[in-house]
Amino acid sequence: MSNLSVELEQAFQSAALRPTAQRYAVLEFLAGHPVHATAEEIFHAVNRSDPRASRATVYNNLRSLAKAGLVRELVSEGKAARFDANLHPHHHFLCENCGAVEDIPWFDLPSAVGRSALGERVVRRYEILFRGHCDRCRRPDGGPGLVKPDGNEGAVI
Amino acid sequence: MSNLSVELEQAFQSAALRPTAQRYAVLEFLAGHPVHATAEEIFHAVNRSDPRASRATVYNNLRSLAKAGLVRELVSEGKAARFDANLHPHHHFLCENCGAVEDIPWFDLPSAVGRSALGERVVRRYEILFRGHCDRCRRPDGGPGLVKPDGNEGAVI
DNA sequence: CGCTTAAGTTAGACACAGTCTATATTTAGA
DNA sequence: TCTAAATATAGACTGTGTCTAACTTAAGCG
Repeated sequence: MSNLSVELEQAFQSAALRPTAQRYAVLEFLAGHPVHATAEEIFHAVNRSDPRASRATVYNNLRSLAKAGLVRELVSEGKAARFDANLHPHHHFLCENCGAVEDIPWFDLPSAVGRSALGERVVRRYEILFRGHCDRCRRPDGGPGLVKPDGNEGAVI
Repeated sequence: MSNLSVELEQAFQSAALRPTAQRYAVLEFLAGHPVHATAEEIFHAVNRSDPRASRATVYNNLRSLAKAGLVRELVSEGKAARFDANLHPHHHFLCENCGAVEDIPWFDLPSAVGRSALGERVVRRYEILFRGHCDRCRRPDGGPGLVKPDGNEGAVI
């Protein structure tokens, strides 16, 4: 049995989720594809090989896996929800020009920051979404011009 | 002419957007309702009073207003997109128990933080999404117990 | 083992959010 | 006033996600 299988089964165990073939296939796909897959892509990927899963099952499993913290639903504005295996926490960057969603390595918010703004709330997790222009869109023609869409280039951080 | 009208017209002016009746109605509604309205709610609100607007127009205007920075599309995971008038920037808090979305007063990320993680990207804006339990859900029965869903209470920030 | 029961799976109908198209109207500016 | 470009419109259409009711499987127990 491969390392991955062991790892996944342990993850199920500790999350108290039954390791069904369909659920396993969903998690395995996400663990092996470090991209931000849509539910639809996952649905097709799973149904290409064996344990088949209906659309409802894929959604059910994504939800139960997300609840258990094994998978994360991406925060974004696109129409189709995207998911990734929640192995390493990270922030996200959304390119306003080409729409790409990129991972930003995790860094902590200094704990003093935001304390008072949050009041009595209990914060379990957080994530920062940056927007701007990715590496490829930074200078549209390789030229020295400014970024296209609305003209005002300038880092805010 | 009211203060608000003047303010809105100036906003259009500076954004180089034509102040059409429909566009005005959309922005006026958002400015007057500091909640996170869905496109559908805005559509209905606008069509209750005069300048009527078709569904497509509401969506078009929300997009053009968002592009101009007068309106902001909320980052979240629900199915229907939500918008607010972008008067004061703020972060968001999502209650994992009751689903409420709350505004968190704006605070800047210290500029040193994240610099290296972002590489060459040009960051225009950013927003932090916190998740956890809101004030009301913090102690389910008013009792001293822990938060329900998965048991492990504890602030991370 | 062989039951029992609760959790999970299924196909496909359904509901809803958002987009598109082709045409008509309005605005800004000359 | 006239023209070109921007914007508005109705409603059909697409894609994403949910629901239902019947069926299957996993886990615990005697």
